[in-house]
Amino acid sequence: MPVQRADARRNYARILAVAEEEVAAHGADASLEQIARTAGVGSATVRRHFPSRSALLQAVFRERIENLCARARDLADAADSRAALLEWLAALTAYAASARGLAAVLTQETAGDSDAAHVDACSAKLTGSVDPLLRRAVRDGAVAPGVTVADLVMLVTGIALATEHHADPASEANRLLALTVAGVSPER
Amino acid sequence: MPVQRADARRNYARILAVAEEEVAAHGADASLEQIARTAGVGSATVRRHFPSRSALLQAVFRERIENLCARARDLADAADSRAALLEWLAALTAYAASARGLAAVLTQETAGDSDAAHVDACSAKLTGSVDPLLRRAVRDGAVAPGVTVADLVMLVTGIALATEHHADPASEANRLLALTVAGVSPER
DNA sequence: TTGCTAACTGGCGGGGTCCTCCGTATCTTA
DNA sequence: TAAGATACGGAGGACCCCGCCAGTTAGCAA
Repeated sequence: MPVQRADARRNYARILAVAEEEVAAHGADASLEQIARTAGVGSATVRRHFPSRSALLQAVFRERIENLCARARDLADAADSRAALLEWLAALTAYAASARGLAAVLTQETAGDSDAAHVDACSAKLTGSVDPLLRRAVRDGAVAPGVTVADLVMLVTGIALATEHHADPASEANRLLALTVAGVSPER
Repeated sequence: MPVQRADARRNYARILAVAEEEVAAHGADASLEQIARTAGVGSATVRRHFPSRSALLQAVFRERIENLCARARDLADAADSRAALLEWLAALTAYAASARGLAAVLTQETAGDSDAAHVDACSAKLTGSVDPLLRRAVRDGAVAPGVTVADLVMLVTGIALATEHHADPASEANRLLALTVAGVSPER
C-alpha cells in the first residue's frame, strides 16, 4: 500500500468529525446515510473507509479509549491499588454512560465478535493497559482472583446499556457501579 | 368498547405465536413485517394490535414474566431470605440471558419510558412481586438498605445485554451475576 | 333471518436506511 | 504532462417502518 491518497485522508477526517457529532447526538445507531450527507460525501465513501458500523464507532471512540488507557497507566503505581482500580472503573463508567454508543462498541468487542481481527481493537488496548491495575488489586486481596478485565468491562458496559434509557443515566450508572463494587449481597 | 371481535382475537393470538418464534430467533429487533407475513396478516394488523415494538415484546414475554413473579411469591417465605433472593436473581438472569429481547424490554420499562402508562407494565408486576423478597433480605441484613428491585433488575438486564454477543451468554451471565452478588471489591 | 353499523382488515405509497456495483474524476508517479 | 492506480459518488435493489383508505366482516337489533 503505497500510502493513502491525499483526498482520501481528507475525507476520512471529515467523515470522522461528522460521525462524532452524529453519534453523540443519536447514539450508536446513528444513520450512516445522514453522516455521509452532512460530510458531503457519497454513502459509499463512508462504507469504504469504515466497512462496518462498529469500525466507525471504534474510530470515533479511539481517542476516548486512549484516554482511559492513559488513565490506567497513571494509576498503575498509586499507593492504594484498590482505590486506583475503583477510580478507573468510575472513569470508565462515566465515559460509557455519557458517550452513547461506546458501550455498544465495547460489548461487541469484549464478546469477541466477527471482525475482532481488527488490529487495534479497542478492548484489546484497554485490557492491556488495565491488566496491571487489576493484577495489583488482586495481589493485594481487594479483588477475587479469577476476575478478568473483560469481566469488569462487561459489567460496566452492561450498566451503561441498562441505564441508557433512564432519566439521569450518569447518576444511575454510578449508583449501580457502587452497588456492584460493594456487592449486592456479599457473604458475611 | 363492546368486547373485541372474534377475528381480532384470533389474529392477536396468531401474531403473538409467530412473534414468539421470531423474537426467539432474531432477538428484540425482529422484523415486524416478517412477523406479519408469517402470520398471514397485513402489517397494519400487527401494528393495530401492538402499537409499538415494545408493546409486542411485552406481550411476548408476559408469560415468562408471570412465571418469574410466581417464582418470587413462592420464595417469599423461604427460610433463608438471602438464598431465596439469590435464587430468584439466578432465575431472572437465566431468563434474560436465554430469551433474546427480554432484556431490551426490561431496560426500556425500568427506565420509565414513553408508554409506561401501559397498565400491566412488565416491570411493575415484577417489582410488586419481588419487593417482599427484597425487603426480607434487607431486614435480615443480607442486602444494603436503599437497594430497590429496579436496581436489581437493571443490573441483571445489563449483564444480559453485555453478554448477548458472547460465545456462551448463559454461562458468562452467571459468572458476572456471581461477581455482582459477591461484589467486585467489597470493603474488608 | 335479515339488515346495519362499527370494528377490523389488508394493500398501497411515501420516506428512510443499508448495501453493492460501476463508470468516472482525481491524485500520484514517472 | 501523460499514464495508471486509486478513490469517488450516484444509481438501483432490497428491506423496513409508518399512515392512510376503501373494502370486508362480525355481532347486534328488528
